[in-house]
Parts: sequence; C-alpha cells; structure tokens
Amino acid sequence: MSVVRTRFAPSPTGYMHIGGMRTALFNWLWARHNGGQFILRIDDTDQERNNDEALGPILAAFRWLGLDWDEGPEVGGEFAPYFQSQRTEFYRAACETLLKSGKAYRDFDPPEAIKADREQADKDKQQYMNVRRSLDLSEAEVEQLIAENQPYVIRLLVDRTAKVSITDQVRGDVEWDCSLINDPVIMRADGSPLYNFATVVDDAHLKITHVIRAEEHLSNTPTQLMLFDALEYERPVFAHIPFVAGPDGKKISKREKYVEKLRKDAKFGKLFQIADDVLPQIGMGSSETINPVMVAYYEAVGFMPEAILNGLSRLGWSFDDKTEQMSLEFVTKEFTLDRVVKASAALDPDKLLSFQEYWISTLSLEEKIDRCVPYLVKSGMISEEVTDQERSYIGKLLTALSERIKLFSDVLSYDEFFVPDEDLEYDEKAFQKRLVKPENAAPLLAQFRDVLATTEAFDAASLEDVLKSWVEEAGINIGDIIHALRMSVTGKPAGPGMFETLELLGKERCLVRIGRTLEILNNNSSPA
RNA sequence: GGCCCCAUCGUCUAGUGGCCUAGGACAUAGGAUUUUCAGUCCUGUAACACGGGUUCAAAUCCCGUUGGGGUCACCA
Repeated sequence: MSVVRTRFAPSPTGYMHIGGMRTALFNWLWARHNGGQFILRIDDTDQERNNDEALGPILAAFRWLGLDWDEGPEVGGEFAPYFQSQRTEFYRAACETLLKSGKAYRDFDPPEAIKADREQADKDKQQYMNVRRSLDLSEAEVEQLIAENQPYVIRLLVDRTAKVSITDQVRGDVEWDCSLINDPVIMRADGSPLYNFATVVDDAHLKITHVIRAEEHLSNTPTQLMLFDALEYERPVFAHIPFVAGPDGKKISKREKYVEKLRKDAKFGKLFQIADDVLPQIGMGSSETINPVMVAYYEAVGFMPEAILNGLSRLGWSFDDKTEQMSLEFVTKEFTLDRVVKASAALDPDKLLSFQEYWISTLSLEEKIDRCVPYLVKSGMISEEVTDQERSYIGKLLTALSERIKLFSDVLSYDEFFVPDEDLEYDEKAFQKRLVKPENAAPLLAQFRDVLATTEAFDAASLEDVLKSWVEEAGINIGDIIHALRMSVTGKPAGPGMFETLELLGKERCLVRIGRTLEILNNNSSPA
C-alpha cells in the first residue's frame, strides 16, 4: 500500500473558518495516523482575492494549533508550486489532453445564451441541461471561430448514459446518474481553470490518496469522478465527513447574516460577549472583527489549542463510549475514518468551554503565568517589562483564583488587583446591598480597619485568625463584616477567598481602600 | 423543484440483532461543602422520528412515510 497523502486546500479568504479547521484536522490526523503526509495547497484560482494578506491568518491558525504540513506554502515540496494560481500550465496540459481525446469540447455559446436556456427551462419547470450547440460545429467551423478570436469555454463532455459511484469511507456506496449532470465548464475563456477541474488535476499530480472533505462537497464528487476517469488518473479514496453546524443545525457560516444570528443565540452570545469584553482591552477590535466562526477568536480570547483540538476532534468522531478528554497525540494514535459519524454535528460553546476548563487545569502555575501575562501587558495593567516581583504577585493571584480562571483573558476581570487604590471602582448594586443598606456595615468596617491597622502578620492564615476572633469578641456574625470588607477592598461582590485577597493586596492597600470606602459612605452613600 | 446525504437525551456521542429496564460527556434541576463567586462531591430530569415488514429476538437489517440538511455558477 502506498503512503497516505492527504491535503487541505483553503482559498485565501483572510481568516481560518472553524469548520474548515475541523476538516483540516481530520486530514492531518489521517495522514499522521498512517505515518503519511499532510499537504497544504492554496486554492486561489479565484483571481479577485489577494494572496499574501489573506493567507497569513490561515497559516497562523495551523501554527497556533500545532498542525504542521509536510508540503505547501513556506515549506515547498517536491510537487511545488502549491498555489493553484501558479499551476496553470498543468491545467492547460490536462485540458489539451481532454480536447484531443474528444472528452472535452469548446463551447462558443455566449453566457447570455446559456442564461436564456436556463430561464426557459425554469419557466417550463424543466430540469436545465446545457444544450451542446457547439458540438454541432464542424472542425473547420471551430477552427474558423478560433481564428476569429471568438471567446469560448471548455466543457467536459459528460456521457449521459453512464453512472458514477464511489464507496465513500464514511458514507458507503453513493451513486449518481450522469444523465442529470451538466457538462461542467473546466476552463474559462481567459484560460483559467474552474475549481472542480483544478482540484482533480492537482489531487492527481500531488498523489493525494485520500480526499477527506466536508459533505457539502459530495455533490461535486460525480463531476470530479468523471474528470479523474477522463484524464485516466487513479481515483483517490473519498471520505465525506459531516459539516460543522451551528445551534440551528445548519452549516456554520461566515456570512454576516449568519454571524448575526449566532450573536443572538444564548450560548454563542456568551462567546461574542467575551470578545466584546476582552478584545477592546487588548487592542484587538471587538466581536465585529473577530468572532467565534474564526479560529483566531479562540486564540485571541485565551483558549488553549489543546481545548480547541479536543473539541474539534469530538465533532463527528469519538474514541469510545467514555473518553472525552484527549490529547492530540492520543487522537492521532486512535483516529480512524470508520469511526466518523455521518450526521452533521453542532458546535457547542459550552462543551468547548468545559474542555478548556479541563486543559487549563493541567497547566503548571508558571505556564499559567506565562499565558496570562500578555493579557495584562496588552491591557496596560502592568508594564511591558515584567519584574520578578510582579510575576510572583501574579502567581499568587492565579493561585488564589484557582479554578476561577478558565480563559487566560479571564485574568482581565480581576483588575482590582492592579488598579491604583484611588481608581478602584465599585459595583453599584453590591455597594448598596453590602455597605449602604446594612446599618452596622460602616461602623463595623471602621472598627475592623483599626484591627487590621495593628495586625502585624498579614498572611491569609493569620488574617483569618484575627478576623474570626474579632468576630467572636464583637458577638457578630462573620457575614456581617466579611461582605462589607470584600466590597470595600475589591469593589466587587465575588472573587477569591477573603483572606487570600487581603494578603495579596497587602496591609497598606487594604487600609487605604477601606478608608476610601468609609469616606464615600460618610459623604453621600454612593460610590458615584 | 431535481439530485444527494442524514435521523439515539436540549447538544456531542456509545451502540454493527440478544449484554439496552439504551451507557458516557456538556448543559440543566436539587442537595452537600463554603465568607462571596468559581470549583468539588453526591442525586435527579431527559432520547432510539413514525409506520410496516424480516426474525425466536430490532435502536441495530429491509421498505415506506415524515422531518432536517447539503447542492444545483464561466465561486471555492
């Protein structure tokens, strides 16, 4: 058996689609599982789109996830070039072969004529079939038209009496009746190839053994099959995997209308919200520029590649009836096409988040610090040169935060540990509830500040002793003071343990913040 | 509309004729732990689309119905 060669062939669109990434992943997995090669080919036959800028984000997504390619952009390979726009000679040659053998023909019908045919068929409620008028031309007439520079396209001549079929690796036997298939245009008048044609020529030249792609390509398959046969190329094995769906069960799409629908979805809405909270703080735009349809979103917002890879692997594939958390290494070892599910699979943000929770829990403190620091820096909460002291402070904060940090960017929501005391903002509702409404809040807080002022050992354990014995002496409930205390030093109703918080902030800051709170309470009972 | 694909809890899935009174995960509900939030630990709710066959036996095989989806370009 020959070496397995798979490919992913994105067209440069300026971003990497999450669904496309899943397809790429499955191709990569199958190649690696078999010790074969994974090839990146750039389908840029559509000349309108610009290349360099548009390709960057795609390669970046592969790099971020750690999916390497054996041949393709930047690395080259023995079948270079890997850009379709640079492979026109191959298409031209293949086309020539087809023309010579009579399996393709020049179609001189102007687009308007075809459009009219189509409209007529539509009106008659008939299935449109291209009429092949150019086939009636004699050889001399064809020569004449060419000499006159009449524009023409080249079409494959479909044998309308035939049937084509494949044994798809995930779908089994699928058959099509060629009598229903129009002669596909394979070359435009300007000599540029169409997708179905270029793909076949390239897949053959690049010796692709397995074409693994999303099921929306199933309907392209008969055309490509006929092309493989007409060119006398060996057919690759096909595997049409289910597409990645959104919450509505439809193919997840980059179209603006679809993205807006996602934004309104409860679960995806959360993801958009995260983008809008985080991205502006780190100078990366907002959900308008980076959204959950794009792989870049997950990186920007602080997901781990492991979590995305894990989530994508489980979309349409499973190892067994129990295993959920899987490393790329594990999946690579166990991945087989026969375990790919046939039905489309909806991407679930919650499940992605839960994979993220798991993977972040496997990280060491140092690793967490490394990945959180960039967010702090970009948001301006700390300066670019991070001192050892700052690192250790962040380490303590992350330890105190423990499971509260799910995404690396979550650290940004604990700005109270970084802002100057005078800039601390208070949650208005909680301020009322914990400080204004309870009559004894202010006096108790004032009393406890004095206790803190005389406390020497400012570590969590000692502070807990101090507070608890004071509470006992004063004959109050712990809840009477602790909520007010939390509000006054953090401005928020929730956060890490109270005593860890006090320790982290340190005596100085705690006293200043409590003092500031008391001042506000004395003045107008409102932080605003 | 034509062609093609698909159909197990809300979602991702296990299931390849008997191990299924259908298993796991996410989500969800309740409880426990707790100074808050997060977490953690229990417990629970929740699915074989429907109708016919085949068979001693069907979520599993066949046919049909219904429903959903993909695609119908000189886009990729």
